[in-house]
Amino acid sequence: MAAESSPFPGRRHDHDACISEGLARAEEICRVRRERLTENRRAVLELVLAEHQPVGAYDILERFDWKGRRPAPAQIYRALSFLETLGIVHRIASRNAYVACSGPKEGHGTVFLVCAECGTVAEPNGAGVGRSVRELADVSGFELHTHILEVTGLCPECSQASGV
Amino acid sequence: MAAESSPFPGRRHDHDACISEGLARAEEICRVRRERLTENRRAVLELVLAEHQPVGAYDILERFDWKGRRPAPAQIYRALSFLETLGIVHRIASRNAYVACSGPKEGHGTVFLVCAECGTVAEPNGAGVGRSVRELADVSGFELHTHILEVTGLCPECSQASGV
DNA sequence: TCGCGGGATGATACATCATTACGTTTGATA
DNA sequence: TATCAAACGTAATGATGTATCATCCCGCGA
Repeated sequence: MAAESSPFPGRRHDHDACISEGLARAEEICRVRRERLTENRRAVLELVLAEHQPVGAYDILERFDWKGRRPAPAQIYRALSFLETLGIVHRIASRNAYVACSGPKEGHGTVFLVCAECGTVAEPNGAGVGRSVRELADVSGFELHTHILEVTGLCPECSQASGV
Repeated sequence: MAAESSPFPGRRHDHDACISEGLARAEEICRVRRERLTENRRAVLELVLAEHQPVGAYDILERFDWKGRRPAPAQIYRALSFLETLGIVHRIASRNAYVACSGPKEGHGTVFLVCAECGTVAEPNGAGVGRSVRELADVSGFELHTHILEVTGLCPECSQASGV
């Protein structure tokens, strides 16, 4: 079993640690970039970190109960796009949803494995894909800026559960 | 100049040929699959084929003037999803828009080079990327179903125009 | 400490993209 | 030609994302 190298979070990993690590990373990045991790942005980040599934902006909106008030969509989107520029949240275009970047590891790139069954998203090391993309762009005379690869299928757990 | 191997349509390629080839392909696929290329579906396909840029469903809706009547969104979306199942139209999730599949070539895969400047979309041969994706999925214990790679950057023409 | 300036917020309205529902029409085929 | 499923026409609604603008808050220099 390739459990060791799987980018998927285990069934019972230390999820509190995921959250606190994510927040710590955000704080660190903000410190370095001299940006402000405001209450609003922090709250949105926490809600995104709370899941390993992609969450929609309006899901966040519903869960967001900040001192009784209810924020407007724009507030969520503002925080999300800020967090995207920090690189700690990514948008899954095919699902109109957002996930927290799973780790600070180098070269993790923008590759998402999305489980069609449970919705869990993993970010494997995308170095190999990155090379292929650069080659492809090169051959095509294309000046590469960014790329996002969204892979759909079954995560290890759901794959086992569904037969085999 | 990698003009020969570039998947981008030249500045003055035979665009009428693009359209008629696209229609011919659709007819052929329908014949084989015993599906109907109805007037509605054909009209939508023509409008998608008319551009090498991704077009939004509502763009199509506006351009669609079918005997004076104006179709509702559902009609466009129905046709689009039918054409997607045929594999001759693809959705560019990052833009909420649709492009005609550029050709019947084998192994063209689901890789899109999207020009950030002019919006032109090319589908290069994605065999290399496909291999990388399979490897990645394998290592991650992920049961691969489909993948879509959207690459953003500058097409050869816009790249030349913008400096260098 | 005061005041200034720019970024972030709160709130309303609006724009854009996509689906559901349901009755009617059409076309293949027995 | 009778039948049935697929496709259509239409209206309504849901889901997602932006624009605008007045106000607030924080860092910073006088």
